Amino acid sequence: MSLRYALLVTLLDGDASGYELAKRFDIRVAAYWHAQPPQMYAELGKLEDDGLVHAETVVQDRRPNKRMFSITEAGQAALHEWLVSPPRPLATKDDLLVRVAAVDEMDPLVAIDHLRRRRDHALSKLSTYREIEQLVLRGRTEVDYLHTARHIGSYLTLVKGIGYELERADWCNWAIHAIRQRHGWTADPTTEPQMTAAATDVVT
Amino acid sequence: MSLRYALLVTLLDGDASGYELAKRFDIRVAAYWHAQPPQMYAELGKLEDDGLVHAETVVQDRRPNKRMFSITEAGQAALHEWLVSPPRPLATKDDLLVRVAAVDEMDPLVAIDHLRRRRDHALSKLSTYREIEQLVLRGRTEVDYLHTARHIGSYLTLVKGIGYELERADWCNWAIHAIRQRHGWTADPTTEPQMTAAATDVVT
DNA sequence: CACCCCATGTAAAGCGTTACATGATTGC
DNA sequence: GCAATCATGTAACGCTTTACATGGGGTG
Repeated sequence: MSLRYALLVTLLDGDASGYELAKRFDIRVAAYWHAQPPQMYAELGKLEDDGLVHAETVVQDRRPNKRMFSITEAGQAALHEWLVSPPRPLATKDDLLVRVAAVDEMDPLVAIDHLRRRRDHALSKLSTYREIEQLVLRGRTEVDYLHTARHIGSYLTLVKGIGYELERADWCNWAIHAIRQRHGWTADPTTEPQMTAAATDVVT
Repeated sequence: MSLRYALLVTLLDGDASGYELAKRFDIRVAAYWHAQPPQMYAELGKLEDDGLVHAETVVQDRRPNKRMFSITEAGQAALHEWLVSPPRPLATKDDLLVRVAAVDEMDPLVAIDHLRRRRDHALSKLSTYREIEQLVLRGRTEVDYLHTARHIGSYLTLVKGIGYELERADWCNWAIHAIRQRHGWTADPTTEPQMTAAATDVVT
């Protein structure tokens, strides 16, 4: 039920086609929501049926035609109503953590390999988010930005993404280190816990 | 598809009924997986059909009868095979963050209220996890524990839960503060960002 | 020539939640 | 008396993923 509102919120950043919305989801929205294209197209169809978005077909020359979606007044009203409703408690599902819970049944090297990959993935997302942050701030300090920017919503979620991936990367490094210790292995500089930047960074 | 493995892993901690498994999920497993009882009972039925768990009906006197499940050898084999398979990239879905992304459309007081509740929820989970941590460590240092404990899997995931909730609480406080700044509001000691403990705490 | 980008969808299958049903026992 | 705990499930519904279908244009 929340996908529809995630789509409406994403449309606040500007009209878009289904394809463009899918791309926004991959980048800015990824930190808090995700959906496959077929689900988005289906939901956009329902939103149109319900009058919450308006669709305009744009005929293109060297590209397939597309349908540009925009949020309607009814859509804004529905969104406002939903915004004040209580968010449901978040329930995480992490495939890797299930495996880590059974680490005592595994070859430690396999466990470490899983953790390294996850850490590297987190670090790459982290650097993407940090690049976006620089683009958004354009040299302003945070305090300055919070006062002068037109919108702050996407910045708040961006910072959440940074904190989230940072915590993830740090935990992976810690877990790798813990597994090594358990097995009495000497430290390996390539996987040694390296504090990327403490969480204080997130709060500052 | 991962619920079955989450159940198998949870059974490694000892045989249990569906009801007991549901309780374990609420406490120790909550940091990385969740499922409603009907889904668990259904999945346990399938696991039994596939021979991965064995069910023994226990007739009780003053309580309804129950079915105690235990992991079979085939179950262990299936689990081991799955443990080495690559974990799928984690995809978060956070209802609250969708709302925060639209914070510019909201009454700031409503946004702050949402964030406070989420923070308090995170803090309460945090203190539960910390209590469990104390029980598990029983006065030992972490290094000592990692060498002497029978299993470390559930400890590793517990620490993840602590880091996760800590990061969440900190971000909520930061976001509340950011919204106040945006509106030029003076600090209110009841919601002022309070560093519960930096992420270095998680790594130490 | 192969591959990725653009662009939208259908159909089927799988995963997950909610409502409902049942009923004794224990603690406040 | 009321609520919570113990204990297991069915049925209906909704959400989400995956496989498939289509086809031109740009890049190495």
